[in-house]
Amino acid sequence: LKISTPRLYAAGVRSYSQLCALAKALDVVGDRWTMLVIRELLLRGPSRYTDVRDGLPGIASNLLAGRLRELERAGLVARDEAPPPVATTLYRLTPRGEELEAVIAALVRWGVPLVVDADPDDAFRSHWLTFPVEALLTDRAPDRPPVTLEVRAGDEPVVVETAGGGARVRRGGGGPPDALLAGPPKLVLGVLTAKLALDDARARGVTYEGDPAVLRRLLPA
Amino acid sequence: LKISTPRLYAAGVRSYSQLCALAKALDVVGDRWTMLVIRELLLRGPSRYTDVRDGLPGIASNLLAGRLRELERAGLVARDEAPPPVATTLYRLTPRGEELEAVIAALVRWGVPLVVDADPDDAFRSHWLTFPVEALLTDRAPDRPPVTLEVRAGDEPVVVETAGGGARVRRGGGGPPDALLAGPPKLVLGVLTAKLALDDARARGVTYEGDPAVLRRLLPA
DNA sequence: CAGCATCCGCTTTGATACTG
DNA sequence: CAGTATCAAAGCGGATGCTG
Repeated sequence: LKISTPRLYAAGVRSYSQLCALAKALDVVGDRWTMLVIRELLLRGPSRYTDVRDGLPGIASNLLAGRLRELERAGLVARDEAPPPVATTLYRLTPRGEELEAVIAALVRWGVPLVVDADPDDAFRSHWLTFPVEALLTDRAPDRPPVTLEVRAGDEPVVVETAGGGARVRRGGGGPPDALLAGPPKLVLGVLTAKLALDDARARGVTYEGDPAVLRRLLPA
Repeated sequence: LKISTPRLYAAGVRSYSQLCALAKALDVVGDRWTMLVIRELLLRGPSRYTDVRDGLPGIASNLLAGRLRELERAGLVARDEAPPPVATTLYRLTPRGEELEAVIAALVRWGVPLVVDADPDDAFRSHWLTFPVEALLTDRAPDRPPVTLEVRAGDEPVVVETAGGGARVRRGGGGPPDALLAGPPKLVLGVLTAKLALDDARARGVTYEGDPAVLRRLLPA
């Protein structure tokens, strides 16, 4: 006779039950969709439920609600109730949740080669460009005046701008940019991650207009 | 009428179908147990099936076999058939698989605070000490002769030694060490990650013998 | 014994419908 | 808008059985 101890947890919490920092981390953020929920909150800042959901095409609504609840219990997410005029709930990362940015950065760097042969009709949101751009692009002429590159791919235009020796991504296209990159998301991503030469991308439907030096300045040699 | 496209994959491959480097990375290494399989192969080097399984207490054998197959298909793991004298299969990481070390290091750093309040009878293998020790410990006197600290916790003794300004972990305890740290895994881990003061650990069952300067040299201020 | 494959009960996920 | 409810399908955990 062997007494089995399936280790009962408070509610739906499945653990590796290993005394290892990696296993403990994965106990908290290793479930399906969890890391992508963190991604959205990192990229968007405090967000309403519906906006988070829009950034996670494919997630089931009940699952998102569940994940947000678990992340709140784990201390990675907090919910702020806005006062009556707005009357909505905002989800945001706690400092402990924001510390996952280093983990996501490492995963993004590792994952960049995989986007090249992705299915072309995968879902895409243009703010997803932020991580690869800020991780991979550097300003090769940081002493010259800053430049802006408008990127049109996916749901809304974004602007890549040189800043502090690197690159930043922000929403919308207010003023006229120094250059414009537009086309199918997968190809635009290929260009910005230097996995696809601009000429090849052009031949497959990407357009680049404006100062040619802008892209050269941002991409690695 | 809406044509649903549940995106058919070759076999059991579930994808987020998002054009995002993070999502693509998680498509490959985001499944349950996958990252821990990588951990074992990183820590042990080329290993037999049974040894990998021993480093993954709690995994179902069929699941391990499945994960190894998927990782092989994804190009992260290779299997070497040893010639007749040994007549066994060795699993090892490919270079692409080894690149996940940066991801694991980031997850370990994030997860270290979680081991402090872990269940004391979680499973433990002493080689799991490697990641936290090498990520967190530094040699505060790199110009002095190297020192060794034997750690006895879990299944087999390991030796922490100063090397190149940091610390390394290796198996077994050949020569006599400069100091010896022994006790319940959770408390020993607490001491080595500087989350638990040595005096507190001693009061709870940890023993430390030998040169007191060894531990002080390794732990951050 | 190493290296899996099969079977089965349970849990998690996915898709969609519904409600305050 | 912000979720909950429902239910089928897939995945997981545990045990056991098979093969060289």
